[in-house]
Parts: sequence; C-alpha cells; structure tokens
Amino acid sequence: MTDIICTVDIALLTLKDASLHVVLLKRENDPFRGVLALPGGYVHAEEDADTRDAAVRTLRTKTGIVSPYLEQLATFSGPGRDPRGWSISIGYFALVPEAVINQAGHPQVELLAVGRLKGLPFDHQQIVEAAVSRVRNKSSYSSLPVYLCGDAFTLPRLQSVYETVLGEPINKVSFRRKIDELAILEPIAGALETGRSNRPAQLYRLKRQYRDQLSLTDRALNAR
Amino acid sequence: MTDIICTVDIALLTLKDASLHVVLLKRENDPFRGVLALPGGYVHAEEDADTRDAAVRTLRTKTGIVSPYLEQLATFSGPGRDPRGWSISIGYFALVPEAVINQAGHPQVELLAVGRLKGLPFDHQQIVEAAVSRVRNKSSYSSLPVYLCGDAFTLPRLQSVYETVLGEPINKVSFRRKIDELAILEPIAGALETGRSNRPAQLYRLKRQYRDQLSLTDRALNAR
DNA sequence: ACAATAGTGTCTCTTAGACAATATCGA
DNA sequence: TCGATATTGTCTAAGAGACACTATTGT
Repeated sequence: MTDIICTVDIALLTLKDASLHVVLLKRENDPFRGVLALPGGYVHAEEDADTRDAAVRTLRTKTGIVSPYLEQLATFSGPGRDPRGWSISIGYFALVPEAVINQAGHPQVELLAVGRLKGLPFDHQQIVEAAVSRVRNKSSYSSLPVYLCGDAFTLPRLQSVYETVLGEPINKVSFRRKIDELAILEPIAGALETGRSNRPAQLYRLKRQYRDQLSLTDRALNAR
Repeated sequence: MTDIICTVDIALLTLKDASLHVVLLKRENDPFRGVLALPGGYVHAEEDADTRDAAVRTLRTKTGIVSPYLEQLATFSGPGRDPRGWSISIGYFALVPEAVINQAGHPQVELLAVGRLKGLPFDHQQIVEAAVSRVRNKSSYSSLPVYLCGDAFTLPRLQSVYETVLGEPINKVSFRRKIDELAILEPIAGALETGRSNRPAQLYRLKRQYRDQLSLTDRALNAR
C-alpha cells in the first residue's frame, strides 16, 4: 500500500476593516516555497495526541497564536492536491480578534481578505471557502461571532460583527432580543465606550461559563 | 516520520421498526476479527480518487450497497483508536431505505438499533453517535429524511420518518406547510396507498431535479 | 442647542401550532 | 353506517421586523 501524506491546514479567520480576513504565511519549504499559503504541516504521530493537537501545535509554532476557538472543518484528499503525492489534509478553522494577531502573531503573518484570494497553493482556496461558508452558516444560529470580538465589546459592535459575517443587515431590536435570550453576556459594571460624540454604549463580556462553549439558538438570527 | 494508518469508516443508517439502525459487519480480519463493526477499510492511494471514493468503494465491496446520499462526517484520529498504531479514519455516513439493504445488501449485513450498540471496536460507537447527531440536526431544517424513504411515499409516512429521526412529534399542518414550501415533492398522478380501512393517502416522489440534492429551509421544521 | 448614536417601547406582519371540519376508504 | 385516517380550513399564539421615541454624549 502506497504511503499517504497526512497533514493539517488551518484557516485562521479574523475581522479587519469590516471584512473577513484569513491568515497566510510564506511557505518556507518546497513545494510552493515562498508562496503564501495557510498555516499547515505534517501530523506528527510521535507527539500529537490527535489531529486537533496537530492543528494547535502547527498554529502555535507557525503563527504564535493560540486560538480559544478551533473547530474541525473537513478532510480534503486526493492524488493531485499535493505535488508530493496522494495526500490527506484535515482542515480546521479558528476565529480570533484582530488584536490577538497583532499582539501575539509572528511578524511574518499576513492577512488577506477572504474575497480576494488568488493563487493559493494546494486546495487552500477551497479550504478557506469551506471555512467561510461554515462560519457564515453557524453564525446565523449561534454565538460564534463573539470569538471575533475581544474580551469587552458593545452590542452595536457585536451586531456589526454579525452583519459583516452574515453579509446582510440585522434588525436592531430583533438582534438584541436574540442576544438577550441567549443570556451569554453580562454588562461590565460601569464600563462604557466613551470618546465619541454620542451616547456611550455599555460594554459587555461573555459570562464565564460560556468562555469555551458555543451557544445555539433554535431559530435563526436573521430569517429574512 | 512514523507512518500513519489511513482508513474510512461508514455509518450506513436506515429506519427499521420505527427506529434508526446502523449497518454492522463481522470483521473478517484482525484486529477485532469476528467482532461486529462499521464497514470500513484502508484508503487505497493507487485506485481511489479521494476519500469519498474510498468510502463508496468500501461500502459497495463490503455491503453490496451504493447509497445515493453519502456525506463526510468528521475525521477521527489518535494513537489509541486502532491497536495497529497511530491512525486516522475519515468517517462518512449514508442513508438508505430499509428495502435497499434487504434487496442489495450482502446476506451477512446486520442491522442494530443505534441506541443499543455496545462493545463496538475502535471508536465506532463515537462515529455512530456523531452520525446520528448530524442526521438529527440536519433533518430539522432539510429534506434529508427523504433519503430514508423509498421512491414513492405518502406524506403521513414522511412525517412519521421525520418524527422518528427527530425524536418528537411534529404538528401535522406545519409539517405539510413546510414540505409544500420546499416544493421538492410531486404527487404521482393517480397513485394512492390503498389497502387500509381509511381514506387512502396520495403517493409522492422527489422531483427529478432534487434527486441528488438536499433542500434546506431557513426556519427549522420543529422549533421546540 | 445640535448632531449622532445608544437603548427601549410598541405596533404590525409573518409563521407556527391548535382545533376542527370534511373526505374517502374497508368492514 | 361506522371507524379510521387523509386532507384542508381557520383561528390563535409567538416571534420577527418596522418605526419611532427617549437617553446621553461631544461639539
């Protein structure tokens, strides 16, 4: 039986300039040396407990980032996707606020808008598209976009994040009702976002028990 | 780099006696020779175009069944799940009417209720649970359960299938409204399900263009 | 005071569920 | 005709969106 190449690739997504961006790195080795690509690497049977572990390790090693949210996306495979031979890549995606990338990310990390990718090696374009599609879909009935915000954020900011991810405006009253129903946020006592010439907005944070756990709704946020 | 074992496993689900069952086979080889397990096998780099291809081939070879619906589920991995060593299994799930198993399935195929599994080898229990969970969830906002029916079926039958999969009763009027909105079914002219001592039910079939394509709703079927 | 955005009350419209009336079969 | 289940009509309740009113800041 021919050997199969086993790798992981991670689509690390963030929000920058009000649009979804993905982290890319210049490849240090062949194939595609010097080309921008998703952070990825071999699964190390000697040290990884599973492929999620491989994804965490790869992300940390190559970008310096540890993402609180990391989800398995899908597995991509075939004889043609990697010039080295028949390969499998277990794709993962992660969401972080832009600040995390700026603060913890290695300097060579690049951010590209997901809509303007071109010439990505392997099937990385397809992986990014699958990740974006999953995030869009899941955002419509879950608290997923919260992971794109920092520790503290206002409701208008959160709504704007949802709108960017979903790609359509959301009714303000409905949005606040939904978020209220989810009951995952708590106001930070006395903390307001000041500085702009309007009424300041209340700052919120995720309740402790929801830090590492998605919250789902049974009805979609925006049913059009 | 240590070699990694690459396999596929398929959770082939069907409805029998008004409950979800999964197809199991007695393993012909070690490890776990003679034990009931999911149909599965190595990915063959020489002949498979990708892992989906490997799943189709494995399912056809081991059970005799070709399922119109086959979806990648998730990838399971680690050093402990297979006694032969660090392994990866790309899990798939498929849905077929019971009649397909009875007619096309190899004689050694066994059907077990998904709630009564025990002692499955590898992490097959976990794979089945993930498959059932995915099917439950997806059924609440899609036409997925149609694949558990035959070519022709009545609306009461389809509703009963949904109810079995979802595990809860559905409002009849709402159900019919949803199915009507989906617009994926067409009545078979003049075909009624007779034989019982009540008003006969109209037989329906999937419109041709939806034969190989799921149909999604934006609002869940049963929001309870 | 004014412009701007935050936060909230409330009305309307859409959709889901309850209930029941009618339809059509075999016995 | 009766019992059983299919099919359909319609009323009611719940949820989503529209609109607008009040609140609070900097200028």
